[in-house]
Amino acid sequence: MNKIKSILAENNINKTKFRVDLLKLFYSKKSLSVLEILDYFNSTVNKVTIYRSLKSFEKKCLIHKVPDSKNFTRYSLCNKNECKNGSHAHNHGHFICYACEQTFCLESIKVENTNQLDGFKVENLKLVYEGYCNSCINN
Amino acid sequence: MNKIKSILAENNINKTKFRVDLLKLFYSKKSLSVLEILDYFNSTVNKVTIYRSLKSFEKKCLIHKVPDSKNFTRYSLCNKNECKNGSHAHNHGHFICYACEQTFCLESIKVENTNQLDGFKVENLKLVYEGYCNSCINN
DNA sequence: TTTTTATCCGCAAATGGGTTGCAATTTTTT
DNA sequence: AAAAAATTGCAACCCATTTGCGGATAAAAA
Repeated sequence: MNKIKSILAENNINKTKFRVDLLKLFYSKKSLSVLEILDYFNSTVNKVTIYRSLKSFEKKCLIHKVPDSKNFTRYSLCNKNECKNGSHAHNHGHFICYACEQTFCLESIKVENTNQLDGFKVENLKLVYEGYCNSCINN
Repeated sequence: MNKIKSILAENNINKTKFRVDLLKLFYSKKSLSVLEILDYFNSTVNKVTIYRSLKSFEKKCLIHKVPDSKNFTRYSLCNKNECKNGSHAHNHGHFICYACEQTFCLESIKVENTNQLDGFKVENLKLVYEGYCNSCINN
């Protein structure tokens, strides 16, 4: 809990009640969408505030976007080893189920994290598989 | 030109003037967004028509979505070897430039096209690098 | 602790990609 | 040529995300 506040302080983000609670929430969930956050706080917070907080967290490399089935936006905590200085690059794959719309991290599937690709300066990369997860196939 | 029409015929898509021109256009461009198509036709065609034509082409495996910088949707021609029966899987990477917003195919960067991932039935996959292309860095 | 400054918040309204309903037109089938 | 099926345009809608702005809160300065 103090850890949360010190992270915010280190990143020059005001320790408002909402932002503390939001960052705390990220430490207990794999990933979150704006709607899920809105639900969690029972709509006691304005969605605009959520969008702005997420953008702030992202800029400071606390969270990053993860791919979602419907081109919506989900966020999850950054890994210190992967994301730095506003540049986000998680080098593991993700699987998105068309049916349940869940996003799964495929930790075992790695992409080479080439910062310098031939002809390009890489700032971010994502490997995304889409299809159907077994639990949706067998239900 | 007759080739275009026969492709449409084979796929049970009516050979209207617009759809013939649109498919022809895809054969001359790496990828297209709805906005670019709208511009190309000087807004003589309704955007709804574009959306519906794209959806129809996609279902018949003539084109598929390619990742775009802003979570918008771009389309490009399918490769017969990669896409079949409404299932799209291009196994090469893409690079998206934050500055010029162009999408580049990285033909040399392949992902293993695992139809059967452990625990998942894969229907589509994408490997996307984002950053800055050399021409934008050096301009 | 008070003042000042920077940040954050909520509300309302706008933006913009994408979709839907429906009636009219065009293409295909018979 | 007539009937059936697919395509089109228009207007209106949906919904995630953004913007403007005045007021509130937190951090820094005095």
